[in-house]
Amino acid sequence: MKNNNLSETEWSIMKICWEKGEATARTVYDESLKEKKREYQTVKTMLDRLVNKGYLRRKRFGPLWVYNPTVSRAKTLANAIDNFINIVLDNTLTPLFTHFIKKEKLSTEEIEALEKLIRKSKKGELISSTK
Amino acid sequence: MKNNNLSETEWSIMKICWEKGEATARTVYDESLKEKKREYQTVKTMLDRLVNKGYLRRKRFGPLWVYNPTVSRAKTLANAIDNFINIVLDNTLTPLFTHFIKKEKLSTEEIEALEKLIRKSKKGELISSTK
DNA sequence: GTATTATTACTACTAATGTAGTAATGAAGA
DNA sequence: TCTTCATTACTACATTAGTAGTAATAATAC
Repeated sequence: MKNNNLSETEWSIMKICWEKGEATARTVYDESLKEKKREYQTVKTMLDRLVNKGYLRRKRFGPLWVYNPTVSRAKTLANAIDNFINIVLDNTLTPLFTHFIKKEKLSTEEIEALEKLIRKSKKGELISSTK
Repeated sequence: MKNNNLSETEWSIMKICWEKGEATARTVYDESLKEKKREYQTVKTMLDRLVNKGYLRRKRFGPLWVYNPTVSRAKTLANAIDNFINIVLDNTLTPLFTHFIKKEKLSTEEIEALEKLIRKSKKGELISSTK
C-alpha cells in the first residue's frame, strides 16, 4: 500500500485546484506564484503527481489538459485531521484545545461552531476517549 | 534552513522518549515493538536522526548511550499544531470544529477544556481571524 | 582469558519530495 | 508554410524518510 498522503507543497496546489474547480496547469501555476516563487515545471510535476495519487483527474481540452479534483476538500480535510490527531496527538484532543486556550484567537464564527459542538456533545451519547 | 519537522515514525519514537524521560536504544526499541514490528537498527537510526534534528540529546553511561528529549512535548506539539493549521487548514479553525461536531466523540475532560476556551475567548479581546 | 552476547558505528538501499531542465509537439502569426 | 511561442512529455537530481545489514567493540559468563 502506497503512502498517498499529501505533502506540504501538494496541499498548496490542491487548495488552488479546489478553489478553481477546473484549471489548466498554467492557471494553477499563475495562482501558485502569488504564494511562492516556483518554476512552471515544478507545478506541472505536482499536478501530475496529484493525478497519480488520485486527487486530481485530467481531461483533454483540445491541445491542453484541464485538471479537476476527484475528492472534495472537506473529505480530504477530514482524513488529514484524523491522521494528525492520531499520529501527533495520540488521539487526545485536550492538547489541541489547551493550545487554542493559550492563543485565544478565535473568530466569532469559530466560537459559534464550538458552542454547537459542546451542545451536541452534551446531549448526544458521548463516546469517552480514555486517556 | 533545514526542515526539521518530525516524520510519522519519528513522532512515535519521540512519544516513547517523552514518556520515558531517559532511555537506552534498547528500551525504546522494546517499547516501540508494542506499537509496530521494526528492527532494532531501524529504531537506532531514528534515535540518531532525532539527535541530529535536535530533538534528543545523548549521554554516555558506561558503554551505552542514554537518550533524552531536549524539547518538551508540549512545545513540540504546539509547533506541530500551528504548522498543521497553517498548511492544511489555511489558518481557519472552523473545519476542525465541524469535523469534531460530525464525530461528536468528546470526553468530559475535552468538553471542559472547550468550555474554558469559550469563556476565555468571550471575555478576552478576541482577534478575529478573517476568512 | 576466551567464547558469547549486547551495543554501537558505519553503510546501504528504496521510495518520496521538492525542484527544475530539455525535447517534442501543437497552435498561431506573418 | 515557416517561425515562434505555449504546452506537454520525458528525464534528472539532491534531500529526506523508512528500513535494515554488517562490522567492530565492549561486557559478561564461564
